[in-house]
Amino acid sequence: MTDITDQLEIIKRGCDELLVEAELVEKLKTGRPLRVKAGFDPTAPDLHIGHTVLINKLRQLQDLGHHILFLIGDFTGMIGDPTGKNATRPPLSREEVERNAETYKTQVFKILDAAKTEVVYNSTWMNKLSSADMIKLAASHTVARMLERDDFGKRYRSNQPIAIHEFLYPLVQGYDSVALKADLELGGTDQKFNLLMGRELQKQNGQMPQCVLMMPLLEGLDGVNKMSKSLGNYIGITESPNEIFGKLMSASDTLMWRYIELLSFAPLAVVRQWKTEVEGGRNPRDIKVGFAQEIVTRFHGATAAQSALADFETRFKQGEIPADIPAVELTAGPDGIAIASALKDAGLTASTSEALRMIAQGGVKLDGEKVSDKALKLTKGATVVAQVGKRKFARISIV
RNA sequence: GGAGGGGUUCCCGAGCGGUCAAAGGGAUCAGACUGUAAAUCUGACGGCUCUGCCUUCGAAGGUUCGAAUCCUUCUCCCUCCA
Repeated sequence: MTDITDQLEIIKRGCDELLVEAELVEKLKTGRPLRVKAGFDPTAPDLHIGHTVLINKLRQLQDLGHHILFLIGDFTGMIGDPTGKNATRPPLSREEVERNAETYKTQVFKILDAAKTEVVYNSTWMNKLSSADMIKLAASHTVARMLERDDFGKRYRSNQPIAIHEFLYPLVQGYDSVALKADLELGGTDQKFNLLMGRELQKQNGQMPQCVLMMPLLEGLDGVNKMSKSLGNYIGITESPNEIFGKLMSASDTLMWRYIELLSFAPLAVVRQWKTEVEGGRNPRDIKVGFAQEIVTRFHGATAAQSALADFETRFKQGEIPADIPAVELTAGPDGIAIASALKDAGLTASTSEALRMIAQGGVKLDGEKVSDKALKLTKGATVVAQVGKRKFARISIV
């Protein structure tokens, strides 16, 4: 096993906070594999690379020889982590949980080693608790203590409703740590309260409290807001190689370093080396390309990463048409079809107004030739490669 | 239960009878440039059969030559009081 100082450096890389470092050192000194817990909500199995920050950390711990407990919170899912929005969530059916869990696994095991990961469901032990056990669990903390949690406190002070069952969420999450005898739990910074609850409950149950490692929430491509699907600033891990590659390339030169710190498995020494080189005049683009390759390889394999790069080069560096583009057939009337409608029908623009705008701005090309005539018509039998902007292509045949 | 304030185009946010498809910012998109879908600059940014027409300002009615702007009802949200 790796030396403790080195382990700590890997564990702490990119982390926001580690509680309590001294305790973790003690646990590492024992030399036994630590039981590392991370919980996931079963309702949202569609992951973006922001979620993988945590999973990457699990992988690093796994590589250090620790035991990963991948917890699917099917029981807690019935409560829903209190956000103040959804008071009660309808419980997911067994089938839905299973389906979501499968999706999770296929996505997550692109990073984690499936053979070395233990997948657990908290309903396994929670369903065995009696009402009396539940009351006992609820008795372990006071309302005042619960109100220390930031969002509960805020809601309480501003007279927003808090349903009683919402208090159960942190308690159950904490109890999971007891049931699993966790040595270390990982979570986002927003999970601090819940993570600490595990420590409390473990102490009450005569266990060594778990250490807590909090990972930051990854910024989206805008570099400001948290990465989230609804903000549209995300990179989904099931997206195509070209999309992932391109989106990573669109990260600003500043944001790039943040992504590398949290998403790359390149050793810290190498990353430092890169920074020095860029300061010395090396084009940050080169680093970004290498990094984007690493990520695409992780989710789609090396071959896909190669062709994504090749595609990117031909398309943007040389302004050429990419290898495979969607083919569209459009039906035309006797005098053909107006260019604007054709672009819209081919799905290249959202509306004909937008198509006309694109033409006016010089963003439309047919077979590589810029279109300037808005009244242009495509005649029956014609086949052209239409391009809107730098990224949207279609091979349009008029029939 | 009572008293106020508010719902504007993807988001924030001006407008408060005509010159409003509606300021400004953000997001987005296009172009230029480039080292990249970085940065920067410029422009566009409801729809359509596009020098014109149609539909938008919480919903439905009404006043008016004319309403996002005034009136009525409804609806949702917020603040204060109980």
